[in-house]
Amino acid sequence: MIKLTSSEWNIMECLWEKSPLIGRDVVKSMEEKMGWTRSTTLTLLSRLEAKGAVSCDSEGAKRLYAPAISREDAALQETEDLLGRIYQGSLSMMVSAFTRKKALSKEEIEELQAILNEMEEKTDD
Amino acid sequence: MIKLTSSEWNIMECLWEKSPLIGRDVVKSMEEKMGWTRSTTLTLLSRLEAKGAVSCDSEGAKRLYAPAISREDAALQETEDLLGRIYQGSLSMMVSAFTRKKALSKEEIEELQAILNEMEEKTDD
DNA sequence: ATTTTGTGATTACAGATGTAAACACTATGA
DNA sequence: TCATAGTGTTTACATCTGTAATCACAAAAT
Repeated sequence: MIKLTSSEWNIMECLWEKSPLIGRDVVKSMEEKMGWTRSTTLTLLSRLEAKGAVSCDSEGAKRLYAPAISREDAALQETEDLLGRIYQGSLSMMVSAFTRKKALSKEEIEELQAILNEMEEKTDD
Repeated sequence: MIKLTSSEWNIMECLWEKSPLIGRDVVKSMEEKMGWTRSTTLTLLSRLEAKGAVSCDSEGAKRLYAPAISREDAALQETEDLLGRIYQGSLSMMVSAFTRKKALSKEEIEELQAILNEMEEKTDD
């Protein structure tokens, strides 16, 4: 199970947005968004490759970087991790804790209701 | 803003469950639940004290450890952190991503609906 | 062919984290 | 009062993270 650090997430976001990319492009993007130097970005790219989160085709001398895991999966994993660690794995417990402290906008409430309704339909009981 | 590591969470859980506790009790608990040695637990306790997450009354020579932050707050912080990092801060986006991959039990769906209904009532629009 | 430049690899280094041994001090039992 | 057990402090150390300088090599320009 691949675990991304918060710095690594930034790189991945970049690749998920568009790929494959050559190092330069990632560097440029990170320079703008994060203020990172070339070295920093390339180091992160290597680490990500080492842990299997990005794949790397060698196009001649250049290298083409692309995500090797989907954003969905990475996101789900982090989410489950948090839920398990803090909320006994229960999504509703999390939502409840969250809303007890933070108000949701009307839009958010509606969206959530829509999601639940859809779920209910699918549940063939 | 105090940030707990995952090891530290274990210690905090112990103290949130019951406090104040003397070192020995935390040690015992961690020994059982995590298989940690005395040293490990005491080190974590010190670090937590240093970062202000636990308070420590000296009762004579002994020390009484107690949480200095609420579980609610710690949980909320981690949650917001995750939401911000991965879901643009949107709770509904998270729920949607989660349910797209994991089915919720009927109970969970109902609980969530209850939470939302309650929210709607409170929202005096 | 030689210098420059673009690109990736190697090395670096401080701080955080997980884990624990070794040490010191204080009660307590002999 | 002396050895012992209980409790907390200091030191240790490998790995992970964030961040980057430096090195090496290939490509392009002169």
